[in-house]
Amino acid sequence: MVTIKDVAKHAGVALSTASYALSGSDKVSPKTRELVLQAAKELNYQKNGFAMDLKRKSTKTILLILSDLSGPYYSELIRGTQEVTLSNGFDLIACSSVGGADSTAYKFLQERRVDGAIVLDPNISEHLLRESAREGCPIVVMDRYVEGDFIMNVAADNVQGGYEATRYLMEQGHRDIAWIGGPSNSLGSQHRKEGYLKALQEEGIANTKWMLVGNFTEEGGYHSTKVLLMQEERPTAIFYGNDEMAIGGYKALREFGLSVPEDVSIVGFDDIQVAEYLSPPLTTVRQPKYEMGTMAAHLVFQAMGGEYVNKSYKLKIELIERLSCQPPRLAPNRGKGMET
Amino acid sequence: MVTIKDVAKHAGVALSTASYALSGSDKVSPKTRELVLQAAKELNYQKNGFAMDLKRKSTKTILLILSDLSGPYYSELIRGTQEVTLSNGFDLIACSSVGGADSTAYKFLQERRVDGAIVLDPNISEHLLRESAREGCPIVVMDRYVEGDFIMNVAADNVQGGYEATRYLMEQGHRDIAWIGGPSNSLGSQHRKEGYLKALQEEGIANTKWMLVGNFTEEGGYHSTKVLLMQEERPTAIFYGNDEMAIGGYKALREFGLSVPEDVSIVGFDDIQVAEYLSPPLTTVRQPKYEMGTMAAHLVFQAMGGEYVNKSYKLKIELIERLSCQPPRLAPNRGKGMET
DNA sequence: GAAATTTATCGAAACGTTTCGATTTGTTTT
DNA sequence: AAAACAAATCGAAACGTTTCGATAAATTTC
Repeated sequence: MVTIKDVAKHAGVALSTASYALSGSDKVSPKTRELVLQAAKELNYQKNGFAMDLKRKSTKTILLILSDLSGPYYSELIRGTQEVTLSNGFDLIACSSVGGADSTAYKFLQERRVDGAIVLDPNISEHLLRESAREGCPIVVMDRYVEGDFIMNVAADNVQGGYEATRYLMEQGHRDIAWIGGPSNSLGSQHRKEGYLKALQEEGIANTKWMLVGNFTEEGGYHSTKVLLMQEERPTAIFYGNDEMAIGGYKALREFGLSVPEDVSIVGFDDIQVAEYLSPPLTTVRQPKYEMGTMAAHLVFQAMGGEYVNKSYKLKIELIERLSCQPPRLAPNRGKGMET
Repeated sequence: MVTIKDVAKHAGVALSTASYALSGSDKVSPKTRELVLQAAKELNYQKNGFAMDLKRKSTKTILLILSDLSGPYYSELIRGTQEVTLSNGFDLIACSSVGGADSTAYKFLQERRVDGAIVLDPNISEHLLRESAREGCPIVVMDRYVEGDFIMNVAADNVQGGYEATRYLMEQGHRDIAWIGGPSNSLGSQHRKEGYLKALQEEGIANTKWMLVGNFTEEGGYHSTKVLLMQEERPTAIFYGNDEMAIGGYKALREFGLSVPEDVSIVGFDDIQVAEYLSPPLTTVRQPKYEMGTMAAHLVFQAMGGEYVNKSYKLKIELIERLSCQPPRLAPNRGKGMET
């Protein structure tokens, strides 16, 4: 392995001079710089980043931790963080928590390999977050709430989202609105449900019949919907904790011979890419993902720069009207139990 | 910042002993180990990963470079690489090339910050790849072909894919089959086109009228399709270089009052998530993305271990039949120019 | 043309680890 | 109880950089 020492020797200068030359300092004369660069090229010298970081005590990279590197959900968010990160002259790397909750994240957070982090991943323990956040490595946590020094929170206003979606259905005349939520470790899902309940309450509706949990996956939505439809009475609308579950819902409804939105109106949450292409196109609640991403990144840099920032930010959410809802039939659509 | 030195002092042992204790060596007695661990906890000691890597000369992480961290395309692929990487006890991080072709990728490859890399990104220059690949950092390049020491290639058999898709259309009776390809820097797209041409040639069809390029985006597909439809004669089928362009194609066709598959049959490429939900569901060519991911990762580890591996691998591809194709009408469907 | 000043180069220390070989301590063998 | 051995601890050197302060060389000033 060729080091800067070799380069220096080959160029016939001192190690320190070689270092100056390679990092483009103006302390070195043009002609020796040339000499060194030439030597570096000839030896195919590659700088060792660690040694550099070790001296410099900063890495100029920030880490994005996602629960699943691959989900369709994250696209916009990543784009947002990326743009801000780059424009600050930093690099962005991403990792996920698959395979042992804290593993990779642990390595990068705890071993001080990054200068900041953005975490959208319920699997990362609060303990790790609190231990790792410090001056020189602020952390922004998304879609959950973690208190601690150098820890900030960014989330969509899920309560509002849940509330608006439910109100929207109620304004169309629905009163029997089911909720199929996400896993219980998702604060986002809990908040959406809160909004949902709040809207119902305002109208004096006390629904306890139609509240189920799924797991944010298509299968989960499918099964929960089936369970729902097997009951004696059926809702005229279903509000899903996310779009993927709504997709599963579509499937289940079709199997029961019910059509959307004639028999049942549907609202999802997230506005993933597919939502627009379903038939009927899915009415859903769009989170400002891009904005959340840029916001998170900005916060990291502000905190890094020692600026005072609030601990917690909530971003507004928007209802996307498509074709999966319509007013309910006048006579409530009562099921008669299992039909298949 | 508290270092191992502080821990050692606090525990009343030598620095080296502290190091042994912290890394769980059995050279140290249980009771001093306890002592050291205790001290570390009290001081909230966090190990410095760089210093460690610098000594150890390995990072135990491999890098995945994607052109766009966010595309829906990558999900399965990432999952594949991730599984293999983790099961080898390594960590996987991802970065993209957005914002200055080589920046982040450059930093990690060139500065020896990883022990291996998997690259699916046409923006990364061959030069960088060849310079960075070395013993101790093998690189697998996907969907293109790069020659060099410690560089291996994995790709789907795009020629085969293009060929089969085209044959499929021909077997249904189509003879006027258009091609709307991806950007010219995509080797994959080129190969698909090759397969397409080969299939046509076998039947003695010499199409030059209906070959356009898009840019792998929905808009690109939309515009190219419009251009296609404005021509005097119209194809009875269109083969798109990827699914996203096919989606744009659906839109354009609808605007022209043409329906899929009655008026025009459509085949896409990639089988992204949406494909299944379009109406009609899109017939497309599925790349074995998961397999490509695991393959790539395995290759990295084999090369790392000094095993001999082939330089290049091609994986078979599969046609997914859905409802966007049917035999053409008997009288070829001749357009009369622009109709709207 | 010598003194003062600037510019270019150098040597050495530091960054925080790991790890080798040497030393000390504790245990067993005779 | 001394000799032989094993186990535990220690000191110091490395890893490849950056950077400070010191020296040497080149330039300016009087």
